[in-house]
Amino acid sequence: MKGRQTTIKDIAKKLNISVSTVSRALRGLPDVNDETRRAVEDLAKKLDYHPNAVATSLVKSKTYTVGISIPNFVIHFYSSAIVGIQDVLAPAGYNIMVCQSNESYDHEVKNVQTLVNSRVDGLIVSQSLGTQDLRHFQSVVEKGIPLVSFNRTLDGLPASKVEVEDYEGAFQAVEYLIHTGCRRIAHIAGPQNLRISQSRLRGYRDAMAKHQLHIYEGYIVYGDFSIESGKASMSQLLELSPMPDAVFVVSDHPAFGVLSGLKERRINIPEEISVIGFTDEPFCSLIEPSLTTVAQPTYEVGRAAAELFLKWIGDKDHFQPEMRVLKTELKVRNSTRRLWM
Amino acid sequence: MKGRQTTIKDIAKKLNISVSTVSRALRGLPDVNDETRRAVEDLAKKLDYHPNAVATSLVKSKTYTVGISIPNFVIHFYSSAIVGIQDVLAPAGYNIMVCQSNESYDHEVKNVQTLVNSRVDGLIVSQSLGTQDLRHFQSVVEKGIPLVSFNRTLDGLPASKVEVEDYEGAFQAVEYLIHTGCRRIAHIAGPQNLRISQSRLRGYRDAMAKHQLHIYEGYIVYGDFSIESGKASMSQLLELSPMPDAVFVVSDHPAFGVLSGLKERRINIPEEISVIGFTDEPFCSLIEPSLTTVAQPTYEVGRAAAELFLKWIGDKDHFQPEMRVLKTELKVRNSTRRLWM
DNA sequence: TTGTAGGCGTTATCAA
DNA sequence: TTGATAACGCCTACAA
Repeated sequence: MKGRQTTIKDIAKKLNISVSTVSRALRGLPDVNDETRRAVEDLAKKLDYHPNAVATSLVKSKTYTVGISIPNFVIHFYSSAIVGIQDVLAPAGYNIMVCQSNESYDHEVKNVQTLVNSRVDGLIVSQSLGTQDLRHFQSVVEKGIPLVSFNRTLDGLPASKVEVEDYEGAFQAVEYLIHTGCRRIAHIAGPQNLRISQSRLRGYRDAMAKHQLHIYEGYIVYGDFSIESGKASMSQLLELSPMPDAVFVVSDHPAFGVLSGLKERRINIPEEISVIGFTDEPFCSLIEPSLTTVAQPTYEVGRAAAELFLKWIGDKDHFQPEMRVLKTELKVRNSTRRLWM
Repeated sequence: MKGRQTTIKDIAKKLNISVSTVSRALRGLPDVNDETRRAVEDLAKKLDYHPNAVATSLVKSKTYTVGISIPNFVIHFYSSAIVGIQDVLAPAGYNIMVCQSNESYDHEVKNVQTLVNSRVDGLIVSQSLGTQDLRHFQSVVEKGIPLVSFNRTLDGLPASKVEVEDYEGAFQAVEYLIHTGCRRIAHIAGPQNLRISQSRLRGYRDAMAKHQLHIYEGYIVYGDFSIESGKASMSQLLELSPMPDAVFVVSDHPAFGVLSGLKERRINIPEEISVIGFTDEPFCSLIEPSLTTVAQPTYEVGRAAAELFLKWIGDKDHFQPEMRVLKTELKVRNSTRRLWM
């Protein structure tokens, strides 16, 4: 039994009634004779009829699917966010179409384009590292398609946004380092085209300033979100004199690179250098030493993004893009010293 | 500019030509006057026209999307497989629609149903733990929809399958334990409705038999793929006397549970007990002690699954379901003793 | 309560 | 080289 699936036409023909009657019966509309309805339902079940969503989408101009574009599936932050998204969207009847940009601008543009061509009802995205030009997102908005960005948020676009308290989290982390006695605190920063990187850098700066700590030349190093980058940045920092006694890293993966760089050189953590990351990837509590980090509620970020989409789609004509900011939490582990009691 | 996107009708009207001409021009078909074509293309660009994939799908009965149902996004094995799938499918023009079953049979059935209703061109799946009844997959096949399963493979169905050398990998792992001097080797097995669990158990049994090692009563414990389950199984094993001197665990997550259970009781790894897992999740090399494991080529598994789909769809009438078996590799780390030299 | 007709945005088959 | 016209599977007036 290959090929065509059964349609309302098939049912109509066999029952010698019109397709509209079948359609009505199947959708539980009133004004259908009970007998007819039963007959239709029975036959539908027997023929394993299921409405063709493609056809319905076409007439309703609504696909009940939302497109997702993220940099990377295998990073826990993103996969966890997707779970959050799906947990909110599925009960509302939406499917998700997922694309990975692999941190490439070109891929991202292509992804967004195919998703739009598929007439998704909305887009939930976290931009790639390579993205500077936001016109492809701009055009999504202009087409009237609800657009929600999370984590790496679309600056200056009328899109809804889900962020976490990057500034506050960073501030708190650095202040914690100071409270534990660190003074020469360095920062391995992220790409500055992303607001998250900027905010975390500002948090670092302000915390240092608040405690009248000077930021030595070269104590701020710029990298990306990879392990290797973290390792390289740490090497750079280790050439400085005096050596920093703490590093606040923009994200967990580079922080992991920092740890492994330090371990290779047999520098004691946290006695000689404290390290703090950002996000709380699962590996943070598994590695040795376990990594102190600013935890983000990744699953909740996904949920919030999906909720903002639903809110938007629920009132397409009046909805104003909205921003949701979730809390972070400092998780103290063994890569930092304990507080003085 | 909200609402409707531009259609070929809009273009046709503005240019005072018929939609069929526009359609032909846009698709680069021959038999179109150069001037007309240029005019159409220019206007299309100007109006930011992009074909409505929903409409095309309807007339072509082809959506160029394949549905994916997996137990869990956040397990690296699956997200990595998805990346492999997407890397093969995207260049071929296919999108993916992803669903997570969360190890629930009901979810899985629903997922498969919506995917089929969306008229996906094929399905790539890894069944949930709770799935015993395979009728929902059976019906997919009967509808003539290409179905390929990976990892947790659909036994007895005419679906393509991607597996790894579960038996051989397990055999090799256990034999390695024996070579390092272990004799009282236990096995924490997986759910026996899954072939992977069965194969790995057989591998264990046969390796023991080959070396004339007796399998003590109670040395085989059954669990699932969770950390907690691994920990619980280990507790069970530790009550036995004599205590095993090695454990081969069906998967990395429970193996991780085993390690943490052992560490809590201050049992030395690998001196007192060796541990081997299966899959090589990224955390294996990060934890302390690092986990010896049978590595699976997760990304390649995804690629292979996607390739099998393409092969099937490429010759829908004659294709016979096919099975691909990928190699595993024992990664020796610090949770096992070294080989005698 | 049911049927007819038109449309959703394309493609495909004829004629012209 | 172009234009009608009829699909694709379903929904929605409107008419019967």
